[in-house]
Amino acid sequence: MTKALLDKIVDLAVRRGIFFPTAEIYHGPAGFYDLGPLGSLMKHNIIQYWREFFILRETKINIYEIDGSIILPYTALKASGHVDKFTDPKTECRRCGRIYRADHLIEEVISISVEGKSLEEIEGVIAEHNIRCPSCGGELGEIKPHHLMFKTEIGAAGEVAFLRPETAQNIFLDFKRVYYSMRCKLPFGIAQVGRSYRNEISPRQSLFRLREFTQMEIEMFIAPEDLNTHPSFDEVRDVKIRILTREEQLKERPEVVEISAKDAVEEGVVPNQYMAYYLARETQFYMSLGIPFESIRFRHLLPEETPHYSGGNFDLEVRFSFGWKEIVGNAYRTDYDLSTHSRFSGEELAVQHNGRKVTPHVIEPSFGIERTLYALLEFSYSEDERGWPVLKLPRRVSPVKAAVLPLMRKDGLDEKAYSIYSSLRRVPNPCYVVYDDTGSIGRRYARADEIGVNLCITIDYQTLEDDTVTVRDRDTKQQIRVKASELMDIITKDTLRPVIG
RNA sequence: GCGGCGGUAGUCUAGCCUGGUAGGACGCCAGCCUGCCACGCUGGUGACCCCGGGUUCAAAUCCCGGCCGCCGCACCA
Repeated sequence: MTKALLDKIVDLAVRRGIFFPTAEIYHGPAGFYDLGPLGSLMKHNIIQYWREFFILRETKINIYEIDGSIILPYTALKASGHVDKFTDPKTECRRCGRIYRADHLIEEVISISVEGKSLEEIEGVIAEHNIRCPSCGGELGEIKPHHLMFKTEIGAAGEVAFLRPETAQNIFLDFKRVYYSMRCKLPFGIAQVGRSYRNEISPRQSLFRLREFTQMEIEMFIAPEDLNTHPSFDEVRDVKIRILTREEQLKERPEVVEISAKDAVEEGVVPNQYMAYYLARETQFYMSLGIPFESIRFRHLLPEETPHYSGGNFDLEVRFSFGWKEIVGNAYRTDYDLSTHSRFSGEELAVQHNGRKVTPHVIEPSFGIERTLYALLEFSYSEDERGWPVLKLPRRVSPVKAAVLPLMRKDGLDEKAYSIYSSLRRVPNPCYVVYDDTGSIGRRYARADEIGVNLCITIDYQTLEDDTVTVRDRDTKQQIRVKASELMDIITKDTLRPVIG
């Protein structure tokens, strides 16, 4: 049996500087990863491509990007519901020390839901029904909160604050400022790329369950009566999306429904055009990054998986080697966030629309960057006929666009190659090009393939005569001979080349 | 957090049972060689054997605790 794909990718990632555990030399805690030089380049490329795809390309609706504070005060997260919602009641057996989720235990034993009840009330239920440790029968201790948010303190007074559990909250908190400063009109969007924090009980699967991660989010603000009139919907109406409906999930063998964006709205499979628009755009986005259509699906979360105010959540799941996993969450948050923040803060967060006050409804696509990055690695990992790894990354997001290689390190080939390399770096808006003259040419091609270098530019004896070079394509291994002066243009065109298939 | 398994140079690994402080391969670096897909030669680099404690004259090896990883359970906006 060959090594699992995840192991191969983690091995490659650590060895070649894509990602590795944080504070590794001190055996750091689980759930934290640093991106290395190549991972960092990939992340930047993914973010920039996402901006172009979801923000800049959107000309009929303005989307404004902000960059908010990671530390948020207690009051803001109390209002948003996170202080209560992001806390699990836990209890420890006084005899054997096992720890249980108190709410789950109660539901399991006496089939009563204690959702929304306070810790004292939950304790009362346990005492009243004499619920004991299911493992040893011992008495259960007092109910304590387990915070899924990282708690911290501000200043000398020690004001309680938290690291934000989602980037979305800054957007709601800044809503009024953005609205007035940018003279917004509904519909419009506010986007943010940044770190979020969740103190997971047990992080797993490398980049998948992190305690610190990066989100790319958009909150689209829409008048409720306009939810079915997205101005660009015609552009995606025929785009096919794959949906795992609630009904299908309850079946023995669930089947994905393949449906056009337009039909999905008309048949009520998704709640509105705005949601359908994003499901379609996300399908296009990930397909353009090399994820096959059949390996993408949107799972309509079951009612018990979503908050009470949700108008429908659709997770974009990708078929990984270890199963279907969420990499994007799409939530119809109704007007819940703006309404509750308005109520708690006393600020008016309704806006003028068609001559009256409206509290906008919100459609939120929320992308996980680390998960996206891992997905790209998994879907681009391949091995050639000799068993050597080749990362067939989408040209657009691969970390290194070209490597300049002298065929031999003698006879002036190296000087010539170095000067070509320099000229490619010293241009306006340069891309990432590297130089390598160590080892045989074959070894250097292999090293480049392993990290997904799009093109290898080789300087040989003919270059010294007529200033032409060979350009080798990573995926086909085909070489063409071109003029050195055309290289920049060739690299740029190659970088923007769409994924085939 | 619970249970099972594991942790030896950057990577893979021998040694562990049957204590005597580590050997290989690949990589990496330097030089030679090399006229297009991990060539070859020479030299070199690199491991307080995951951490802490215990047993012992002596611990990579045996025992205990911890950390991290994998699998299962539980958890997972």
